Amino acid sequence: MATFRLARRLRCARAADTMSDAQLAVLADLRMNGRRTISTLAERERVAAPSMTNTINGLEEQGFVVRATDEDDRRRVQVAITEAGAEIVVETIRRRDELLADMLREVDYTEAELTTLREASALMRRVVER
Amino acid sequence: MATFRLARRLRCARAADTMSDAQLAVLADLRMNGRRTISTLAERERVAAPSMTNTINGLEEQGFVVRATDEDDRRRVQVAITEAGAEIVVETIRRRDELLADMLREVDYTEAELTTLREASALMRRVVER
DNA sequence: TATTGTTATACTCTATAACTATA
DNA sequence: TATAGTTATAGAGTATAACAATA
Repeated sequence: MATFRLARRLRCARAADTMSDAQLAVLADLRMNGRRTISTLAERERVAAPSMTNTINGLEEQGFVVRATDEDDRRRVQVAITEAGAEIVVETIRRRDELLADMLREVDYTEAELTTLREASALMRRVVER
Repeated sequence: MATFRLARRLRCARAADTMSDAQLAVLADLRMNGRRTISTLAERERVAAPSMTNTINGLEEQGFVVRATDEDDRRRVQVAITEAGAEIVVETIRRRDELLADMLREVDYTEAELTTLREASALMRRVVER
């Protein structure tokens, strides 16, 4: 329950309010992992291929990704993040970190409790990265 | 990032696949906090009033909540969870707990690490309950 | 013939605006 | 006149089905 509520609160903070959650998730993936095809992105985000086409169209219109036909297999479209796209991701993460920090400050945790949270954060990253 | 990914993974697990996330969130609120008016629910879920009317319609059709006019102020509609609704929430939480437990088992944490996670879970509940 | 991506179309969830009924 | 809720309508995001290009 805490996870769902925290996600909901943090989701409000983003760098560009023209960008949807779906777009942001793809951009974050591309930033970490380089270029990907439409199908791969669709599979990773667990959406149908036409939905991903739609998401990429939106990102492309805003200049956050570029499409390039794969020359080895001309059916494929390689999607790559632009510098502007990477900046948007960094800025969004910065704002969410800031919001979370504000939320944590309100509770007035002890230093020991903050240490527990930091450790747990690292542990949870290991879980979700599988 | 870990929060968003975990929420996404856990969201898949639910007791009734006819139930949306919005419906489930309302049901969980009603189960913990008793009956509420449409406006109060809308405010708590941070959606507009017509959206909440829509969400409650869906829950009512499935028999998970009942509407009752407030006799003190006949403009108000009090929404209460039914027994079937409460059961759905419990079952969904059970399935999500199970999924999370499976995910945690895959990582093979030490007992000390699991203790850190348990403590952090309690701490995060304090943050999001504000 | 199978696969990759796109287009066409429909459904759900959300919002704003306008309405009804109560206060 | 203000408030609680609903209805009407429109805009995202998603899905399935059908199609074009390529393998």
